[in-house]
Amino acid sequence: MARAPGTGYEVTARLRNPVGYYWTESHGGVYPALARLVDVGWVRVKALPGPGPHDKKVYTATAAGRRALGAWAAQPPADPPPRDELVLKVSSIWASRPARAGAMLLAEADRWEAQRREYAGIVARLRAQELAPGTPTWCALQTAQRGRDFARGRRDWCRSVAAGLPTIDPLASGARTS
Amino acid sequence: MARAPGTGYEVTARLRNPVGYYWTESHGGVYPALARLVDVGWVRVKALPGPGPHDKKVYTATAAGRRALGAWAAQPPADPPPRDELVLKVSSIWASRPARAGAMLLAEADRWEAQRREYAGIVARLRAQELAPGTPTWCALQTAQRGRDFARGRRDWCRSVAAGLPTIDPLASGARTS
DNA sequence: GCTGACTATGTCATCGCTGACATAGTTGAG
DNA sequence: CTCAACTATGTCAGCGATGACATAGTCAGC
Repeated sequence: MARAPGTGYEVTARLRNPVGYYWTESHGGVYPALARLVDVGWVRVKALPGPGPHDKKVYTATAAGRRALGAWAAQPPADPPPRDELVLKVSSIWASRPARAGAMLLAEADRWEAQRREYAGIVARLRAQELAPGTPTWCALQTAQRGRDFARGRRDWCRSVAAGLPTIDPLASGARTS
Repeated sequence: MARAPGTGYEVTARLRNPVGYYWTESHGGVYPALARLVDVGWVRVKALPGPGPHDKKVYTATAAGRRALGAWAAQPPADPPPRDELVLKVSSIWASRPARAGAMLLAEADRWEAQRREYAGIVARLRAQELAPGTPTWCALQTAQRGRDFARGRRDWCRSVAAGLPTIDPLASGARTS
């Protein structure tokens, strides 16, 4: 809302499209969260007659809200539990049939290549705009660049692990090593 | 347990040390999970008298358990909601004072540099072992390499964003651009 | 004229995770 | 001798997230 006012629905959509790659928020969680923000005075709300049984509500960040956002963003993140399922799976693929594991990894590599291309497109589009440092769109460029590099790294890693997988199953052939 | 039998406590410790960088499991969740694994027949349990009011229980993977692990590892991951707090923060640092944001980012860069060094050490140690592809330790090498590359990318990204931050606050100076 | 997609707000049961609490023997350092 | 740290297993309240359910107007395409 600090970037632009919007309804809960519209904010949810924004949270899906560019933000969705590094943060998720379920539909059900948005409306209570919005109510809390109004309670603490970080956003203002204006109700308009809307479709459905409820009013349409446009939320706008207050000055205090923008200050709070800035303070939060400059605070170091609480070191997060990453929980990367793919890495966990790779740490256990010694128990899998190499052919199946390799196929999975190459499919993942393709997924990440597609993701990389999408990010690269966003980066190209934003870079064409001659952005001043420190503007919201410049920030979006930074995150898109990180997304692109992350996807590239992941793609390469998937391919490299797949390429290193044994052609003959070491478990089946009885050559059990540490 | 498929790698080596162990007690719940010992498995939790293993989950902290090399695995903790890409997966977490709280102490409270381990014991119910273990009981479920016994229920479905993927691990066997042997009770021994131990310290404290409960028996010490050594868990061992069954053949069915190893098969299930292999099948799970070769299955593509359910595309995960990544939830990267640092990236989310960077997408909002336009609302922060650049000096504060820059300090935070450089501190994060140092954290990731430390992490990178730790991973690099693990990689070096494992690489010295002449690992056969497809063994459990080879898998550990693959995940450590990914961890190292991820940490390096993150370190560089933090530094690059910090370097690009404006020296004069664009919000305070009134030059509000898209 | 009908159907499906989109806009729009909300509730709620359920589920899994987290962190604290509870208990108790062993071992090593000061 | 004492205290802290480690081994070891378990329970449980609370919290937040998820996904389904509920409702209803508009608009484009067939």
